[in-house]
Order: sequence, then structure tokens, then C-alpha cells
Amino acid sequence: MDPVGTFGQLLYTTTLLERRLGRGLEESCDLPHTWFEILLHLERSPDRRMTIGDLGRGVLLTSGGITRLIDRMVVAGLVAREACPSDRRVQWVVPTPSGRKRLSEALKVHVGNVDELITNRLSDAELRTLLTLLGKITPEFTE
Amino acid sequence: MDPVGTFGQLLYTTTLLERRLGRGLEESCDLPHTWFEILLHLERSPDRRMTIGDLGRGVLLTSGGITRLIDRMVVAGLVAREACPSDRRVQWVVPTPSGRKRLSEALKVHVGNVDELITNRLSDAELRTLLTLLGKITPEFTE
DNA sequence: TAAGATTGAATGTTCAATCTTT
DNA sequence: AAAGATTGAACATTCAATCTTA
Repeated sequence: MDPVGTFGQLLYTTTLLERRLGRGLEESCDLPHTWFEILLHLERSPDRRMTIGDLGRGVLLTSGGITRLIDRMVVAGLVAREACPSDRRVQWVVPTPSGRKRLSEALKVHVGNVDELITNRLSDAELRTLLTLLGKITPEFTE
Repeated sequence: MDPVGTFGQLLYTTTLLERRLGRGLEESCDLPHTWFEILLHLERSPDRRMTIGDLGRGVLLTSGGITRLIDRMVVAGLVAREACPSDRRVQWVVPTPSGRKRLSEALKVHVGNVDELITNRLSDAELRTLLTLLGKITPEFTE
């Protein structure tokens, strides 16, 4: 076994996978993969809203990075900022109706692409195993 | 099972892993992770040399990206360009003695860090399984 | 003092166009 | 024509500093 090689392989495969799935999303839905991730996080969060900070931690961006990403999505009309009444330092981010519509369209395409690249190549048991192994690697970050 | 979620988890874990290992390399050896990858590719290739193009494909960079990355490593004295006598379009990249020394130092640190984050958390069998699953996902890119 | 968010400067990458050699 | 490498422009990100509110 070569752990360094395994890590290299993990990085290589994941980068390739992200690139392909990102390309698919971009070409079919004109939606960058990062934007898709933001919309998905919002959709899955309670009350369908998150603070800028939590969103940044969720997608592994620095505060500066997430601020500007949200800027661009606001300009594109996919999300909106909302003041938080109880703590005026924080900004809520909420999807617009248009943003939610774009997500649901993108989700159809994306599920198909993920199926093609992952599900069709792995059994259910293998998928579960993969998830378990990933969880062991970064236990503190896994739900 | 949620394939989209699995992909998200894969991306999340790998990004986190790369960030931590990259940080470790940077702090202990003052060597960016990408530079380490280049030096490792060169060290493991026959004749210890690769063309700019193959190197770019190996680390998943565009031709413009790899050209500039090698530029910076040349300035830092870790690699050198060498003309190819048989085809004057191609440039060989070879590590300098200093580059090889830096790699061997970095490798010690990196192996330790990979052990801590991966090997210590996974059995040999699990490591093999992980590698196998990754291979199934992108068969055409796996040696 | 600290936390959340934003801004300016710098960085490393992609994309498209270009140059040289085959 | 096509392949290998490089260049200019654009872009998204990080880092460090800053502003506002708690």
C-alpha cells in the first residue's frame, strides 16, 4: 500500500469528477458548480436561509470569497441578502423564486450526471462503503 | 442512498484533506502542494524527466497553467527546462539537485501527515477498498 | 474585545489567441 | 493542418486590513 499514492489518486479522481460534473451543469443549465452548491445548501437548510458566514464554511470559502460569490449571485438574481433584525452584524442569504427554479432544473440534470458517473459504476453497498470510508478520514467534519 | 450527497461529501472531504496536507507541507517545508506534486511526478517518471504537456495532464492543469507554474519553479531553482533535440517543439522539465533534495525532505513530512490523516484511520484493507472504488469511478483514468 | 461581513491588493488559474516546429 | 508551448486578458479566490455591531 502507498498512502501518498492513494491520496494522490483521491485528489485526481475528485478533481476530474468535479470538473466533469461542473461542466455538465454549466453547459446544460448555464449554472456554475459553486452557484449550484450554494442554492443546494440554502434549499436544504431549515427556514431555507443561511448566514453568509455559515454558507462560507459550508462550501469551504473564506469570508472574502463567499461575500463576493454572493455578490455575483445577487446580481444574477438567484439569491437576495436580508438584514437580520436580532443581530445587525449578520446577513441572511435567501434564494429568490428564480433561484429555486434554476436549482430544481439543475438538480434533474445533475442527478442524471451523477448517476452516470457514480451510481451506475458502484453498487449501493459500494456507495455506502465509500461514504463510510470518507467519514473515517475526517470524522470531526462528518455528520 | 443519496448519490448527490455522496459526491458532495467526496468533494468536501478531499478539499479539506488537500488543504490540511498542503498547509502542512507549506509550513514545514515552505513548499506549495502543487510544487510538491510536480517534483513527485518528475521523480517517479522514467529518466526523471517529463515534457511540459505531460506534466500538465498529470496534475490537471491547462497548458497555460503549467507553463507558468514551471516558470515559478525555475525561478525558485527547483526545476530546469531542457530543449528536446529530436523535436524542437517540446520542452523537457528536469529537477535540479536542490529540487530533488527539497522533495526528499518534504516526502518525510508528507508521509507522516498522510499517515496521521489517512493511514491511522483506515486499515490496510480499507485503504485498498478506497483505491478500488475510486478506480471504478474513473476507470479510463486509472492506471 | 470579539464576531460578522466587506474591501483592496495580490495570486494562480482558465480561456483564447499566437508562435514555432512537425 | 496539427501539436507543443507561451502570452495577454479576465476571473475567482486568498490574505490582511477595515468597518460595524455585539
